[in-house]
Amino acid sequence: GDRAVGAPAGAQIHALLYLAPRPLPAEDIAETLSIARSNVSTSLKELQAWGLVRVTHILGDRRDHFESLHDTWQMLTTIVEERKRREIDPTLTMLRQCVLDAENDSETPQVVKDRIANMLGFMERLTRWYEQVRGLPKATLVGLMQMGAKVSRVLGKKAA
Amino acid sequence: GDRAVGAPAGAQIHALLYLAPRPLPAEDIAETLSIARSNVSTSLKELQAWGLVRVTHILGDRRDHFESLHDTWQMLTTIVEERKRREIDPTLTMLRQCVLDAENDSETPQVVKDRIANMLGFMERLTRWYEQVRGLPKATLVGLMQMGAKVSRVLGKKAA
DNA sequence: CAATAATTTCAGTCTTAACAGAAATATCAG
DNA sequence: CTGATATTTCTGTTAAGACTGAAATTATTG
Repeated sequence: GDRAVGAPAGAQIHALLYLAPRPLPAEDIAETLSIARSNVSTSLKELQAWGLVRVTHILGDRRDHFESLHDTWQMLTTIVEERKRREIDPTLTMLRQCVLDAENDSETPQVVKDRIANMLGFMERLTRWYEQVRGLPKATLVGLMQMGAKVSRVLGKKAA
Repeated sequence: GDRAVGAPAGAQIHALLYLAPRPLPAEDIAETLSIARSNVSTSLKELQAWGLVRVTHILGDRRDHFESLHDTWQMLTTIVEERKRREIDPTLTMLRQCVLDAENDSETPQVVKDRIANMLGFMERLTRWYEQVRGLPKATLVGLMQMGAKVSRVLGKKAA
């Protein structure tokens, strides 16, 4: 896509659809928010690419109607997943290439090589953890989160 | 501050300081990255406001020298904390006001009130969880993360 | 207290991305 | 197939914010 979902129009549309009691046609969105019909079209396409909005059809009306996810948990996981895919994964690819390039370059001091490798390792560990956790059913995750909180209460403020 | 840390210059400078074996003076940064000295100054101020970079002094040199955090874990927590403070907290404040406004407005349909309240509740739950977890020592968190992964392996791919 | 070096602030320029409106395309009813 | 309606694509405009260079400020040293 060529438009960020966080862009003014995208965010407004997403909010409107989240609040709307029923799916809305593009025309109504443009009118309600006073933004150009074409702008609505582009932003809706982007929101769909993110998986935050989908098309439905109302019987007797051939226009597309749009509705947002209404499950907040699912919205969160969707957004996190997309950002990982669009931001983290490319960064990992780039860092791996950096490590290779640095190895084949005798000019690069060892400290620098170490620092790049260190950053890569850290992001890979985090990513692996995320990928294991994301597969769990919502109920399990909520349980784990509550557990985390309890552990926090038990351990209190030891160490820093 | 008046400059995003994700801005081209800010990101470049942060990366350079992360890799640098020793603290660098602003002049060297500007020269190395070919960006204006003034731009470096502004970006450094911003990076310091985020807590990602700090000033040190080299003996016999009265210029300021700058160095990045080198602990990746601490960098992550710093960034998360700052983004919470700058993005999440204001959003929560805004949502709470929305809930109040909606209650005092008989025009607002109940569904809309419910949806706003629902979003607010979700973000508040997440924030409370984060605030409890962030206080734990790094070692405990790493332990919990490994546990999360193990639970994941044990429970396997039940349900969705 | 001058003189110099370092840093910051400011005003204008430049870049980028969001946007509006028009034109083009696709979809559907008759 | 034709006309009408819905939707997308395209192009030029606008607005936001990042950047530069110069001027102002602050700090330092002799």
